Amino acid sequence: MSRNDEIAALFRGFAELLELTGANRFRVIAHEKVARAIEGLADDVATLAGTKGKLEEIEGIGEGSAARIREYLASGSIADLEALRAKVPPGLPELLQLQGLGPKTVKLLWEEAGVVDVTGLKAAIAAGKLAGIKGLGERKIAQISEAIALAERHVGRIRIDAATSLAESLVAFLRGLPGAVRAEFAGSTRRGRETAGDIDCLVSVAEPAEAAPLARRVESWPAIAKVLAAGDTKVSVLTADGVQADVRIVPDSAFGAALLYFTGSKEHNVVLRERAQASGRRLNEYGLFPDDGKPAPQDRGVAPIAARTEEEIYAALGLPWLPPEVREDRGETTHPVPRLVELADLKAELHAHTTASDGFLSIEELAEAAKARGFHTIAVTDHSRSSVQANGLSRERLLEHVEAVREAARKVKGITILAGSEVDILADGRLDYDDETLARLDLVVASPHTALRQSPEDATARLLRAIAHPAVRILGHPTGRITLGREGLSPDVRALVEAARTHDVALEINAHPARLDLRDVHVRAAIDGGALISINCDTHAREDLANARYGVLTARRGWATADRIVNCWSAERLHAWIRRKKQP
DNA sequence: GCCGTTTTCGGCCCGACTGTTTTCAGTCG
Repeated sequence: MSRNDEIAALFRGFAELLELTGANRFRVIAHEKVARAIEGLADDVATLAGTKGKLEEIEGIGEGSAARIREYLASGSIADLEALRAKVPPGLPELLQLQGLGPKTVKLLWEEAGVVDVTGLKAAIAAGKLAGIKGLGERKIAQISEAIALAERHVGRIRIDAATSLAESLVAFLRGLPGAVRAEFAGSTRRGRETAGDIDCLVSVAEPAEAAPLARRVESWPAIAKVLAAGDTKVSVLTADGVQADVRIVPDSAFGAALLYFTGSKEHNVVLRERAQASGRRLNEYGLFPDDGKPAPQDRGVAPIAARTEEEIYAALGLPWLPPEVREDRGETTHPVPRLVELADLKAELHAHTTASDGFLSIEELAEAAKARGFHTIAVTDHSRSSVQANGLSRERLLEHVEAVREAARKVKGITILAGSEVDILADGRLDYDDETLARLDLVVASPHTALRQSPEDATARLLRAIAHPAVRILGHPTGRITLGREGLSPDVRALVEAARTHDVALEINAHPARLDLRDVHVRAAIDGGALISINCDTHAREDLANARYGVLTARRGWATADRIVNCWSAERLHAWIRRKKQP
């Protein structure tokens, strides 16, 4: 775990313990906010902590939290947190993960029935120990039993590709229902986050009275394993794959307000509502209303100022329409957002494998696949010799392969085929081929594949050495992380960005949904730091090129513009950049 | 606990659904 994630987890745990001990809820929220703020940092929190006042500059981190972060970095623990842990049984926080169980109920179970973990909860239910506790009726107890069973089936977060395909199939189903006017998916999947905890969809009806009948039809979605909640305007379900999906039914006249609301992020929504409030208005999922001090204006016939589209709501708040990918409360309402890169801007794939190493396409098939996507350039970059598991090429095989690529380049018209290699960066930062061999290639993508558990210091030194190598043009999947799998390296990203800018090296966003490496906050650091980006599909098979959409989403989350992404450049500009000798 | 071109004290977003309730608390997003 990176140090940032470690400290974020610490504050999240702190918040849970505060909830369970009945602390002021705003204190709880404040701790959660600190956790999110640290997760959103590209910089190492320890580096910031070293400079006086830097931590306190971060929105949501005040004097108290900054002091605690420094205390943790210096001593490895936080006294206040340890004191709290001593008061609460260690198994209690896991009870909060159960659907429908919040701090109040968990506290009740603990104090009235001596329940301190999930095992104890199961036993207490089986022994009938919960019956008779005030506030716990028969149905609530049944609901808790159900939640325990569900937790065993629930898969947790899923990757963006799985989330997207599930969301798209739900939307297609909703659009086909009688009475449905419009349907879209929202939530973190619309924002392009690398993983999703659930699927959020909305569907509109012409008249409010049609919502309830449509809600009943939503329950007939074939993918449903269990209906978790079924109201007139909201249906929550668990799919057979263990993924939760929430469907909201809204009047079509409020579709924009609902889409804005359910796209989030929660933090972005809070900023928008505060903005509305500051000008005497109120924003909810039904629209932007004049604030008359009373709740639920939509139920009292108050006409909205804006509701039909996201654009008109943003405009009424004095903002341009903001792309969903930047709605994270990372400055999007206070700094101008440039025109972000789009999928159609991509004109080249610079990281691809053939049957020579571990790909499934011949050189010519690969070139045709890239051409079919309208690309002007494809780089053949098979694995280097150390990647034995991926059938990496020996020096001799590489030189033969280069000849085969040049032969194919003569045959296939309408696209430039470059002879390159994805060269392993060894643990100490040396490259996997000698300089003379590297000099024979058109393009070198240097990537780490092994020793992915080394220290941040070693990882930084290793990657800096690779960036500085005169043959290297692109740093491939810089951290080697696997989404929902392996943590990968935690280098000093700011230092990498600075070196990449100096040596004119592009940092890759590997578009494969299992990688998405660089990740969004790193892209933002690269863009802010003046480095170039390369979006590549790491193509092994024809369908891999379709993953470009996820790379583009990640780039957009990092505020990347097409001008800074080498794959978006014209053939002339890209080829000149690739040929240009780096300064030693 | 954090924050301030109304404030260094007194606020801190808003609504839906469920269950245990005679009017609301807890949970969730």
